[in-house]
This record gives sequence, C-alpha cells and structure tokens, in this order.
Amino acid sequence: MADTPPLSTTGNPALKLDAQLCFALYSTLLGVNKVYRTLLRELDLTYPQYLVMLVLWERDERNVSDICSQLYLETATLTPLLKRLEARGLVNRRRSPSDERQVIVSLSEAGRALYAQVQHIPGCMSEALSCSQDDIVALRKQLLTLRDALFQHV
Amino acid sequence: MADTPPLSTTGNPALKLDAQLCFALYSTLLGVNKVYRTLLRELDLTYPQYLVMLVLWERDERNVSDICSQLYLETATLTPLLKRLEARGLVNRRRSPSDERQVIVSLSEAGRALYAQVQHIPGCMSEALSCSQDDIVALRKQLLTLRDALFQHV
DNA sequence: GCAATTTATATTGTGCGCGATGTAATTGCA
DNA sequence: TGCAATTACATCGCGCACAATATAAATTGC
Repeated sequence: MADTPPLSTTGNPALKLDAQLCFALYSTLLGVNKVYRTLLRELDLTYPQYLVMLVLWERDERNVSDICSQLYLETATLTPLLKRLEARGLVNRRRSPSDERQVIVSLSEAGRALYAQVQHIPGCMSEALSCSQDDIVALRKQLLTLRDALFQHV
Repeated sequence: MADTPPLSTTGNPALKLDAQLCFALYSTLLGVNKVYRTLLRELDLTYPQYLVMLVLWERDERNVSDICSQLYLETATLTPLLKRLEARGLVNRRRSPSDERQVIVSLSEAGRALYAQVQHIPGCMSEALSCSQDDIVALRKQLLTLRDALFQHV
C-alpha cells in the first residue's frame, strides 16, 4: 500500500507537503529572510551577521564557541562570517592571552555605533508579521520547545 | 536612550536575541535540518531535494515555476538542484513541446521507486518533534498565517 | 506582420551552513 | 614529567538561497 505508485489520491497522507509542520517552518523562514534582507540592505548586513551583532551588543568580548552555542551554529559557519565582519571593521578578533586556543570577538567603535541604526528593525519586523504580541510570545515559546526536542534528539 | 552604548541592562529589550520570534524560527529550523540530515543521509538526499521529490510524488510532470511557487523558492535555487537530481537519475527534464520555454520535470522509474524508502520519515520526524499531533496541527496553521503575511509584505 | 513586452528558465557571484578533516594549545592522568 | 586525549578554532568541499543579469520563446499591440 505505502509503496504503490504515488498518485495524489493514494499516497501516504503524512508525506503530503501541505500537511507538514517542517515545511511550514521552512517556508516561513524563507519569508523571514526575505523581509530581513530588505530591512538590512541599507546596513549591508545579512541576517546571520545581524544575529552576531545582536549577541555582541548584549555582551561584548566573547569567544567563538560562546557565539556558536548561543546561535546554534558551527564554527565552520561563524569563522568566515566573523572574518567578514572584521574586514568590514565592525568587530575585532584576537587570541585570548590566557588560552591561546580561544579567539575573543569584540565590537569595534563602528560596531558599537551601528546599534543606533537598528532600533527600528524589531518594529518593522513586528509589522511585517502582522500578528498580536501575545501570539508572538506564545508562538516563540512553542518553537523553543520544539527546538530543544530537536537538538536533544540528535 | 536607544542609541546609548548597548550594555545588557540598558539596551533595547526588543533587540534581545531571546525575545525574538524570528530567531526562534531560525534556530528551530537549524534543528529541523539537523534531524533531516540524519534521516536522509542513507537516501543521499538533502532536505530541499526531498521537498522536490515530495511535490513530484504528489503530482508528476510539472514545470519549474510550478515547483518554485509551491516551495517558495527561486528558479536560481531550483535549476541546479533539479540538475543534480537528474544527474542522480531520480528525475527527467525536458522542454515542453507546446511551449519551448518551459522545462517539464518528471519522475524517473528510480525516482518513483524511492517513494517506498521514505515512508518512515514523517513518523521519525514526528517522534523527534516529541509534540502532540494537535499541537503540530495548530502550530502549522499559525506558521502559515505568518508566512502569508511575510510574503505579502514584500 | 513585426517590434515591444512578457514569460520561463539559466547563469554568475556572494554568503551561509555544515560534515569531514587538520592543527595547535591545553588538560588529564599515569 | 610525559604523552594521550580533549578543546578551540580553521580549512575545504558541497549544496542551498537569492539578487542581478542574460537569453530565448511566446504573446501583445499596433
């Protein structure tokens, strides 16, 4: 039954695209990225670069693995990204004197100053989501539960 | 106020990473991809490739822009992906005789046969999400509402 | 009937995102 | 003390994802 030729009327309903939570997540994120691209274009930042700036604005002087774990990314992703931010003059990178294996990432003056230029972004995104603040809070909570389950599973 | 040096106690609360719905979405999708990578490794498929196969299993013989619009992707993303699936022998690509601009994508015999090998995947993913079916349905619905708002906004 | 426009797909360049692998610094422990 | 194991980061290769651009086919307007 399950492995018969997949005609739309006979296929496994769980394999239908429009039934899948993961595709809803995936395609929604495509939309999020699209909106962020327009919001961040004038700052010449990508969304992942913006995320790195957000974590540094919250707490400066962090090593790479700190940033990795907060953003759920691998160093293979962040090392080149941080080098691009350094090349743009937004962050500095230096080895920790106490542990030469660690690279300490810190905001440059320009990186700190950029904070003033992103104040409107949460509001713009909120508007794009056109969704009540209560819904946003509830949805965020549900997603974090999912995220924990997914990362725990692997 | 908003553009003072971003100390963690004085910064704009809306710019805190852990308050952001979009980061919850982003990081949750990283987890989804991680789980799919392990599930799809034995089939040697990536998640976007799996999505293309899903849409073809639902309805075969579709042109590229059909697939693009159903997956919310651009042709610049799908054209190389489809060529890789063709090189793997899972799909065929041919120009439409009635409109030479269109490329019709269809399942090969191997592509159809692969359907039998993915029957367990929704169940595995469901388990990884460790979340009630009702929650999944509700969450999916909320995400689709968000997605519509985001794509309408741009 | 043919130029202008639109449509469908392809190409190029840039930036993620990560598995696999490498290297140097540090730690642990016999 | 010495050396194996671990940790922190970097590098490489591949596959998305898309903006910008190109090209050819089809359609429209006149």
